Amino acid sequence: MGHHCCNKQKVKRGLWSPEEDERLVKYVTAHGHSCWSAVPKHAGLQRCGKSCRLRWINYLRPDLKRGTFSEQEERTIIDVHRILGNRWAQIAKHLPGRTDNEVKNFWNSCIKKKLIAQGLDPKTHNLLPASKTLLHGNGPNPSNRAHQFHSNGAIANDGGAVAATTPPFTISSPTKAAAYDTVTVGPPPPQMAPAPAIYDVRNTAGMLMGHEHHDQQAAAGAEAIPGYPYTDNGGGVLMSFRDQNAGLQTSMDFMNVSSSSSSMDHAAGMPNGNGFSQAMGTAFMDVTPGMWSTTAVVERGMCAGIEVAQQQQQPLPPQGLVHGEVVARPIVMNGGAGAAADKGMDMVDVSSVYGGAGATAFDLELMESCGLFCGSGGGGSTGNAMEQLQWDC
DNA sequence: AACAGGGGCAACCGCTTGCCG
DNA sequence: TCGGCAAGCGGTTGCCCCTGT
Repeated sequence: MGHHCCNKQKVKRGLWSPEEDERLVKYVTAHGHSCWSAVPKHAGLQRCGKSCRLRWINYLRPDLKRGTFSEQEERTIIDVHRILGNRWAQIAKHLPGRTDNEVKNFWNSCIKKKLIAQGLDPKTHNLLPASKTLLHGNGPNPSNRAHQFHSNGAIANDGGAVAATTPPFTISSPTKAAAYDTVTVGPPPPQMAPAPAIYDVRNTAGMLMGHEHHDQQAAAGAEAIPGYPYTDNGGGVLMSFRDQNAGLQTSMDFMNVSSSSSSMDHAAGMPNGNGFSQAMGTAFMDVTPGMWSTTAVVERGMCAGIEVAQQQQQPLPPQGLVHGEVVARPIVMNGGAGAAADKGMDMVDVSSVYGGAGATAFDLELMESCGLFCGSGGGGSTGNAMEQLQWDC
């Protein structure tokens, strides 16, 4: 069955011959492709317009990069896929010269198998159940909240011990690696939240994160942890994002997966996708006073590469760090400005951590591509929560 | 040398989205 | 608002080539 657009025509199918390629390239180079349906006719090809378009986009475009994927490209694919899921076109935008088809094929033929071989679910990037059992020696356990993938590839379990396992893969982009100092530290202090994971909120537009204090007792009955004012199992953790450039503010309730925003557009500009949505749905803030170390427990749909470690105002004693934490280089702390300060919010200027707009093209593009909270299934039940988030705005 | 099986990749299919009249 | 058309996109198919027997 041919394309509906070319049912009436007798069109050739299958592999393209060099002659056909040449005709198409000549025509498109000379005349462009304002209307693909007209291209085969004018180029003298017995193909349908759709086929011509595909051939041009995937193989004949002059700006295409052919050949095997580099290690960095592979990392980028994994990182972005973790957040966006199977949105190949979006992923391909982060890889100049690569097409969605190429990325998709590479994923299916190579990366997917690697992840599975390493005990990771290629859909969610979580550890597969069998691997969790191996790591923890017991079945599903609520306390086993975080399987942490650190930038060095090590896995830390709840106890905070960084497993001395072979890194399943490198989860951080080179640019990220350059932005962090990795610190290996001892066991977390008692007041630390269980299973702190690390996430990364990067917004090259100059996002401000505000951690609003919610001191409600956990609905689940968990007691408030001393020195742990941001943990709120019941009421959720509200996280505010302010775009310094746009002057807009968005807040998110990590536990309840709701949000409010002064701007619909800005709310829609939040990072989205499976990784973020699922991770945020269970994010667990830990901003220990005086330490300024923010961690998050990320459970299902964990964004292994979404690491955020904030710095502290004072040089951080190693024992004050969350175990295995990746520590960002010093950034400017805004002790709470305007209404945020009035509300007792600790404002953290994240922007400088990442060097502002010049941080990495990847992150900027990623944030753009994450324009809507519209996770595409990705295997997570909380994907729609972010869709709901849009409606909540 | 011949054959089978598997992997990788190019191309196709069909659904969705966006635009325009 | 609706319908038609074209483009975009992700999933799937099928061919080709490589490798092992």
